[in-house]
Amino acid sequence: MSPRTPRSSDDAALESGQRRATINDIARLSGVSKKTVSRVINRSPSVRPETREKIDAVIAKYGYAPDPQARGLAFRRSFLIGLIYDNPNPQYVVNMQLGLLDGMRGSGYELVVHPCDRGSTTLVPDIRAFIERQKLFGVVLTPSVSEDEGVAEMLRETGCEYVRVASLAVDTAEHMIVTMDRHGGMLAGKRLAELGHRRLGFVSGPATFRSSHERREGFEEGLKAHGAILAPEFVAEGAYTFESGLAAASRLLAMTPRPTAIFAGNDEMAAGVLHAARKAGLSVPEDLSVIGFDDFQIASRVWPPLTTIRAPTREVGRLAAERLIGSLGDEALDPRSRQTTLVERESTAPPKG
Amino acid sequence: MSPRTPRSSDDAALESGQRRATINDIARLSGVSKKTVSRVINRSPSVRPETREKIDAVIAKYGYAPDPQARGLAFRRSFLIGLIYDNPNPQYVVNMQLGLLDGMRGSGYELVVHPCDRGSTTLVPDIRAFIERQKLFGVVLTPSVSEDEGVAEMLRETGCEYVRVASLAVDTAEHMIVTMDRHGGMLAGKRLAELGHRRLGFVSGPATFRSSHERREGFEEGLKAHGAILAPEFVAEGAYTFESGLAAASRLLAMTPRPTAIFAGNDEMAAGVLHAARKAGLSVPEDLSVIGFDDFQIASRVWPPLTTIRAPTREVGRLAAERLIGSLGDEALDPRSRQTTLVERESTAPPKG
DNA sequence: CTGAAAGCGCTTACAG
DNA sequence: CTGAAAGCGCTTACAG
Repeated sequence: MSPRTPRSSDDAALESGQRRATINDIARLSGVSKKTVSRVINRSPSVRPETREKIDAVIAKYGYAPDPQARGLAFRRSFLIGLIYDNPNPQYVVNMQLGLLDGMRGSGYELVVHPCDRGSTTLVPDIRAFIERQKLFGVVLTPSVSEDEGVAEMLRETGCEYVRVASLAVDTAEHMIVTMDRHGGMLAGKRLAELGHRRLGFVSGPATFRSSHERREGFEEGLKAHGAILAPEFVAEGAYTFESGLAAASRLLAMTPRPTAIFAGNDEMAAGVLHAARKAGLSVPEDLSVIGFDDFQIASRVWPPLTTIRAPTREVGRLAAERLIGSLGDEALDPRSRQTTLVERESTAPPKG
Repeated sequence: MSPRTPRSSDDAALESGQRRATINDIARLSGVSKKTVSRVINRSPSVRPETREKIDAVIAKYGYAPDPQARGLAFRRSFLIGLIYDNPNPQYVVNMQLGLLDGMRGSGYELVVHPCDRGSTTLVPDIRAFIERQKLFGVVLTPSVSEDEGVAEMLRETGCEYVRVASLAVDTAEHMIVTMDRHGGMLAGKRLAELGHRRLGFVSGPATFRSSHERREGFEEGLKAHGAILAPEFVAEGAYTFESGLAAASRLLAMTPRPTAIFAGNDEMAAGVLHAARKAGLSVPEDLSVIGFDDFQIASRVWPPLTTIRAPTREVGRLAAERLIGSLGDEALDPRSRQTTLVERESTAPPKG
């Protein structure tokens, strides 16, 4: 064994991939100071092009990636993005996560999940502790916790970046991705009115969710444009759950005359409407048309497969992540990327007679 | 304004909660060195009880929590736990996440999600890059990526802690949480045989998922114990998806004689079996009994509501997290915490005639 | 455009 | 049982 200086032994470990390169290695191998490497990492404009190229080449050669912990310690913040949610639907949550990951890909950020309970008395301090402990770069909030002003106020105080996903602009544009729930409701109303329905029922989500109101108001707009209206007695409040949809629809279907079509605020409740119809001895779509909202898997698993409104949750997630990390361009201005669409299956038909 | 030393101005910020306490503050305010505070944080036994109490009191007073980034930098690893999954079912993913969070609560670790594609040619290097970049403390893997030996081999090389959730012990006990898929299959077989069925069909998951085989073998065991058997021609391979369940069941139901009961490898495929039955003009459960597996939401949304096997995914997630961070006691030895159970709804009945 | 010094908030290795 | 020094891998603030 010939004696070796620490440096050359270090380099051997580096070459063989035994040891990950640090900013010091890149600086030494590029013949510059680590501060200059730091400038390249952070895309500072004040680096000579030749210097930058030389450093980039060394970075590429050794597959160098800066350590997020060390960077975070110096920056006094982490490279973590939190998803704060209280939406109980698993498919919504997973689609949102996938969308956020789409938008974060290659950015060096990671996604940390944080379900919460809006009913908790410690909601705001709990979220605050999460953010401060991890020094989160930013958070994305989804309905209904995204609609909470107490949480938003705390977020502004802490200086944590945030984006709220909601069906209405409840904050300034840079903090918002607005979903098109009203538009989706309008599509449902339009379609049912076009089919000739005039006695229409609506099973709403809970009043505490802004989307419940947006979907309803859109529905009424769509009906009105085609000469139909939503009678107040044909509105039943649900809770975005299967059971609540079943109960609400049972009430509507017990009325005389009963509605010939029901728009449910989401697919879960629409599945409940199907069960209520079956219990009332009604065939769908012959005796009753049903439209849901979301186009989650359940929509095509029930019988008959549900006509529903597809909400582009994954795309919305991508936009939210891109807005948060600042990589979102003019696309946000183009509503097509957030558009809802009508998916016609077998639960809708013209009214009988 | 009287002149103040930096120290007292620091303290003012601390008292008012403007500034978070650091290990230096706690050391100074406790009259010890920061190394001793570090010992308390890390539960080193070699601290005098009185010293420990004094420091604990100061920590509590200022609500001190060590900075995970600084700690991570010094430890050369982070306090992040990765969930690496390729299971396509949203409810599985969300239940698993909730379970992991249950097991991690109060531990100071955070959950980072990382979906992956087992079919990707860069699967192993992708996961490796994720682990090394973030210096993850550990990862939890769920089926089917948890069954991948290439991934497990890489994990051992990196020295990253890991726990594999799978339906069979594919690793040593400290790296495993074994789910009781075989037992669940047995419950399904037992129940259908008890009801008197003798021509039984099975719609399997994909051969690449270990659970497909466990559920089938358990099913056969359950049948055999009650004098029934699974004929090879009544086995159709699916892919754990609704469409594959529909197609597989259509084949089984076209046979003469056809099965009087079908056990599907999961609820999604069982929903497909219900659609196939409807298209074949068969009533469930009068003409055909159906049992699913999972007891996800879909099981109670379809018509008729599905008899199924409940798998305690959230509990399994909690056990996996506790095993990973070392807080799991003897509970893992008690299969009751992972037990599957039969949930009887309306899709099962004795065979006609 | 580039760099040397100091610091982010912890732990390790060593000493006593 | 306790502590002073050095270091983890970065960035900020300052200087040139």
